[in-house]
Amino acid sequence: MKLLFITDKVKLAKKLAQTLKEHGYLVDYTADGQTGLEISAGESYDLIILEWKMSERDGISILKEFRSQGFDTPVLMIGDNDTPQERAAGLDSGADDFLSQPFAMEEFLARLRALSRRGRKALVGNIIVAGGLTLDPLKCEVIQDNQVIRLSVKEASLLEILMRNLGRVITKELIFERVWGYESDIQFANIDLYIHYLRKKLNNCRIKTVRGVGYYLAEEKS
Amino acid sequence: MKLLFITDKVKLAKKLAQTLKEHGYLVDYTADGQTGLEISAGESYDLIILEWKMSERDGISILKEFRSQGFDTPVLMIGDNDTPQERAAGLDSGADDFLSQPFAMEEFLARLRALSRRGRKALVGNIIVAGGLTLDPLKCEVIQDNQVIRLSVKEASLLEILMRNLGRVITKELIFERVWGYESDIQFANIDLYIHYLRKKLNNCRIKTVRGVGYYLAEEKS
DNA sequence: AATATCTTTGAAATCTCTTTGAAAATATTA
DNA sequence: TAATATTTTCAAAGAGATTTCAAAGATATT
Repeated sequence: MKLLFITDKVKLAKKLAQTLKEHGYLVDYTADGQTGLEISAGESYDLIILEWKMSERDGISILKEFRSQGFDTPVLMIGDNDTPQERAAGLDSGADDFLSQPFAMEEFLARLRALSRRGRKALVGNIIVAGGLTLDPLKCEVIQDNQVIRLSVKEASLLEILMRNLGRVITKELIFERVWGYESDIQFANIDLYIHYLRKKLNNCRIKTVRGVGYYLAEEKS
Repeated sequence: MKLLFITDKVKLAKKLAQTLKEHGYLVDYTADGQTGLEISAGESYDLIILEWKMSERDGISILKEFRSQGFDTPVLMIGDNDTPQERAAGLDSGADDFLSQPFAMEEFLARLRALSRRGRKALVGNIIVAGGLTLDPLKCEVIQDNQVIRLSVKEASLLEILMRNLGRVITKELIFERVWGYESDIQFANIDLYIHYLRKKLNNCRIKTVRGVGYYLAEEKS
């Protein structure tokens, strides 16, 4: 269970992150809302914990932007000295739950569990649009020029990584880890092979090679 | 937005039901947990509001039974003088949110909105219309091209999931959980078998398979 | 030119889905 | 209650797609 924690209250952050890790969560942490937004857009988290009041940029505006971009990761908002009206505003800006400080760790963890239960269902139908392609990673289908192209699971998961990191180079190590899993004892060369498959299936494909490093999906030129 | 309200606190019930109706909800109400369970199994609600402590049978045991039967309607649990530990227990028994009395109406409504955002379902009464089919899950009957086709319980419940998620892939894990139940020790391959049965019974059936992932019912192409 | 890396091709191995048949469990009817 | 259907389940063979390896050709880098 991968989790992103966005708050500028360092003390709170440390304490919670520690507890979360003890309970088996993989926790990424950032104090800056803007960065948090970018991180969450790039990688994919099962859950996001978001501070309601932050100095730089507050949680609500971050959340609104996040939701407007079509992301539906469950968000637990954390408040402090908040009024019912503020809680309502937080929820209406797209949070799935709102917990006020101080709270018992037990309740906090239970609320996370409740959110992730639902997140499992919401996992369907999250579509990625990038580089002139529209990918449904679950359906294993890309749409290019209104043409539906069917992919295999491996092909889809490889393309997903490239699309989620449009314009950025992904090392082969990372691709391997994400598509096959780091424990797999499969030939490394299969990565190149699958890149080949994708290029073959997609018309004038913009997957570029960076020799000795990895691959990336080039942005559309205007 | 159809809503079931289960509580034995008559005064609270009247007040909340009134407000909910004013905000455009269709509210059904029962004071008896057992009845509530039966109602919610028969009809299909967008949301359920459940009292945590009730004289006859408490919310937690009702909720557990409800969830164990595979129902995933979002549930908001309402408590009174509850501890964080009790709230955690409520959430862990399958509630999606927990709100303690006294609460501001504003927050209550916002939490309902947050919950209903998640589980958007398009169904009219009991009957589901999708992908050129009309299913009555209770009768175990589908209508296709004005032809009535009889199904078995398992067939109907499988088709129901596919229809409720028209165009979206459902993983085999999810199908298994919903049709046979989490704890069943039946061969996984039976899913494929039942897909086969459905395809056989339905003419030019649009159930698509996504190798290694699951199945989906494709939308009608215009 | 030599080397390393990537691309392409072909074919083997593996996995997953489909289909069929029949046994067990359950419900229905006589 | 016995006999008969229906439904559910398992098992196993067949088909088909995917994944994998291996090896040869192409291309960049030193």
